[in-house]
Amino acid sequence: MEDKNLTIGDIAEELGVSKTTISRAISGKGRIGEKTRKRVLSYIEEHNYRPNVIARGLAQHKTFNLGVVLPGDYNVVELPFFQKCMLGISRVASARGYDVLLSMVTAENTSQLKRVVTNRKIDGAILTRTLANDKPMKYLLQKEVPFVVIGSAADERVIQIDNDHRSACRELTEKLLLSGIRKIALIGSDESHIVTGNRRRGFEDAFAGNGGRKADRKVFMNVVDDVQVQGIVEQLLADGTECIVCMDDFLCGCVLNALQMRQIAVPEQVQVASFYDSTILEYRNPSVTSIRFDVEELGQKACETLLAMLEGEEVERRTLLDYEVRMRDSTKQA
Amino acid sequence: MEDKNLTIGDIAEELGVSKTTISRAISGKGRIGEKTRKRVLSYIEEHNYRPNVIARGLAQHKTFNLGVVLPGDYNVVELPFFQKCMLGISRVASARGYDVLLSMVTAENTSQLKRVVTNRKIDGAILTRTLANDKPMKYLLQKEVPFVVIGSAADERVIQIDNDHRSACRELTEKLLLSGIRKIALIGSDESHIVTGNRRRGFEDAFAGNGGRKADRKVFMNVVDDVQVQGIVEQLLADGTECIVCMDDFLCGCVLNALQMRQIAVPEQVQVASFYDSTILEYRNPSVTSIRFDVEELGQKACETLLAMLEGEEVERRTLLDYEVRMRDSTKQA
DNA sequence: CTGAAAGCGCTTACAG
DNA sequence: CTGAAAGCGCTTACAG
Repeated sequence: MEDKNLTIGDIAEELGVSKTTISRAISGKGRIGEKTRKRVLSYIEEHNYRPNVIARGLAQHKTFNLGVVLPGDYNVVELPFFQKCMLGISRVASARGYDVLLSMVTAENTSQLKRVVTNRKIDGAILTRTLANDKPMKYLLQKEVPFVVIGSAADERVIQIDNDHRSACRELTEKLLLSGIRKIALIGSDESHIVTGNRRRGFEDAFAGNGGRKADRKVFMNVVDDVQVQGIVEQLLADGTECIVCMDDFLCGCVLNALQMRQIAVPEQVQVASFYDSTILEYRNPSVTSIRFDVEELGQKACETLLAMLEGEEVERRTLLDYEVRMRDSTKQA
Repeated sequence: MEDKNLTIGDIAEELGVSKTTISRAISGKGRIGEKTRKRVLSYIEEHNYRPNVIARGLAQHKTFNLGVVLPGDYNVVELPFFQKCMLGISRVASARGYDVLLSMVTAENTSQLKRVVTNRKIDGAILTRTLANDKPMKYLLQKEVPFVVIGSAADERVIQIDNDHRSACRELTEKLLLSGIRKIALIGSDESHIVTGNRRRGFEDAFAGNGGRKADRKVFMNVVDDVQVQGIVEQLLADGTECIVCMDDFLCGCVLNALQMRQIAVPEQVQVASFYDSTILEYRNPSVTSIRFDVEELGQKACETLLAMLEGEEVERRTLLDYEVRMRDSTKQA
């Protein structure tokens, strides 16, 4: 139907005006008569003309691409997080005329990100996870590529979009303490993830209040596999621990399995809670008390913030999104 | 350190040759003296020059971007599949100088894909899932965008990369029959997914041989949620079914839960197998008999095939990759 | 073997 | 309000 490769030049010729005029009609920049503008626009509409974004990009030194860097080595439990992030990001990106270029990086290999920036194929980037000593982050900082991170970072210069993990974990822990629990344990994962520190701090915060004074707490950090969890659970049971709080849902899954194998009833014999709420635990029986974050919103907000930066606006260094504590069947209600 | 925006023109001037020469030295196309070539190349090396891919693309009518379309509405269980696909794809893409542009589409909304193609931002596309009446597929076909699908499609014109699900399912089913099972059931999911049909056919194939003659089989299709599974399991248990085969791991998870709730021992009282092998079942106890596919290889192969097409090579309409049947603890060995 | 020139499809001072 | 011209950074016939 429509001419496959209509250009600004074709239209100019057809309408007997200059390419400049066509360009202005499209972009809306520069003075142009209302009549000519309408004429151009309706011609464009009718002939289904679409400007060549690549050419425009070349002229404007822009690509209209956003780089999203995804860890290539994440585990199954984290997957839904990245999926939802991506959904949020790609929605606002495409609504604003941008596309998403993917780079998968691992701790050792950040070459995909480097390609994309040295080839100047992106205008900015979004990091969907940050480690304590994050290579992609350093790289982008050094190359002066505008970027935001989803999560938190120590560096003052980086723009961060995160949920308020610390408050969330404090609030959940407080609720548990208020329900009368006096012997509680926290099992945490990799301390090189910034979020781990925040969650831990939130947990500790809860004991600063009155409720916590009398509570006995144990903390296990850098627990990464099923085997370790088995050992810890064993120990905690022997110890008469009333509630096991897990920093993430992978650990929580391990704990639940360990309890199940030992025929320990949840929440009757021991209560369980998680500092995250992935769909992976959704169908668990009993349902587990945890904290819910709107991850898609996180992605959206990150993308909006990046776009604002690209347009030269000032943005907050740190925006904290909300959360929701969900008491479920794995803990006893007060 | 290096000049941020070195161009081909700068180098030409610096070296006292023409831009043409620089271009030829880089691309390797066209006759050029060995000496000048070396001279140019070493200058480039030394000054860390990187050609502007966008500009090159404009001149060559290429983008060096591949569009990968991901369903925006997949469920948790399928996630690892897409993750591994992406890994395979993005590895070969970046090794060959291409980047990956992501489009998330749903059954109703394919606008992200459309943007990317009408904006001419990709040279070709990879579909990571196909439905029976696939919109993105039709669209790409109509727009004459080169593409490959991961999975199968009825249309003769589409290039497909898939595992040999049919053989795999036949082989697994045969093994089960050979172990002496005589009352077997298949629980299947959405028939609008092409792969579902292939798996079912493989299952049926197994009964064509001698082993199957005497076996009693039941098939349940279009089972999509936990509740349905509960009912079916109930019925199958009453019926004395010896083995329940699930078409995918979501269903398998549901079946295992249903059995667990009823305190039915696997494999002692009823055996269970799955036609897929996601990491989601990895930590299940007992481990479940299933079929393993190398999904990352699938992604790689798809990307290689697409790149071959873009270079004008002839490619196979259908390439089937291998599989591996894994007998585990959820079935009794013969 | 090498170069001048036109072209890819847009944008944007500058001039009128 | 409108246009001619130069430019974005490359490639590629064409000529020599």
